[in-house]
Amino acid sequence: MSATEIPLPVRDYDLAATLDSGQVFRWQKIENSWHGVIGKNFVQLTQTKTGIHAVTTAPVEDWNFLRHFLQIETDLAAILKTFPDDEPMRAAVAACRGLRLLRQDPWECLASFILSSTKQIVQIRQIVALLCERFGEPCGVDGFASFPTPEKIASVTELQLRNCKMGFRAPSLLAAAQQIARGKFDLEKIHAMNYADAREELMTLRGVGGKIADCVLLFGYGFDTAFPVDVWIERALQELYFPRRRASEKRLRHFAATHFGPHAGYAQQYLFHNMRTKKK
DNA sequence: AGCCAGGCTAAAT
DNA sequence: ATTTAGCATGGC
Repeated sequence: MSATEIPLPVRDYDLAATLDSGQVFRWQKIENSWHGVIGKNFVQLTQTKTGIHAVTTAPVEDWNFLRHFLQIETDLAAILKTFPDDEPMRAAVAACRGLRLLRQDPWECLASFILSSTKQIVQIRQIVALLCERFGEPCGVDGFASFPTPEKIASVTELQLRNCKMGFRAPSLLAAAQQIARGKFDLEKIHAMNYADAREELMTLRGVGGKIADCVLLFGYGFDTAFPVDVWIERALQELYFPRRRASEKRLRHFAATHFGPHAGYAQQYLFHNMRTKKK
């Protein structure tokens, strides 16, 4: 029996921190709740005492798409226990109680992070918003649209993409969309690969280097060992763990892979969000 | 006005 | 093998 709302009981889930931690770029806080689009569904999420309450515009038969996106079933406490017991991690965990990793659609995640390079999060939001407004499908709520498919983006011109303020990232996005739409690149097969091969495969795409590949693997596929190293994390690792000598990117990646454990990606998100939100 | 932003690529050491 | 400019655009 379909409905337009459902309560999702869950503990230790900070919806605001999660939706505003630079994993996703088009969720909006409106009054006391968060509005966004998952696939073709407009969804309104509200934090409650017992978990998260979801409301949609269209009736929903199967809510698993939402449970999957929110990763409701994830045992956060078990993950936190695997973090290294050092001062930076303790501080980050204490400051970001209930921060979670979402599980996004791989294409939306890939496209968004191709657009993220050398952009502030506010600006990434603007670019993605323009892209969806112009090339996505309306979902019944004013100002909200689906994320445009690879086929749709492959059918527009580089200039149309540049007009979404994405600058030199436009040809990269267009090329990725074309390869996927034409069956030259298969996002599905990434699921079955190991981390190293999957990373290498994603990096064959133009405009996708190690950092963006790691974001897509972590946020879109659930490779928890993926540890995106951006300017924030690089500074954090440098200051907190290598205060004297300057460590190369290769060395930092090796440190991250060996020091933070099987859920290094989660640890990274805690460090990132803590760095970004703590006021100096 | 100049610097930097959840980087990547190709050229130059 | 490792370091460095150039790349569009906008906010501060």
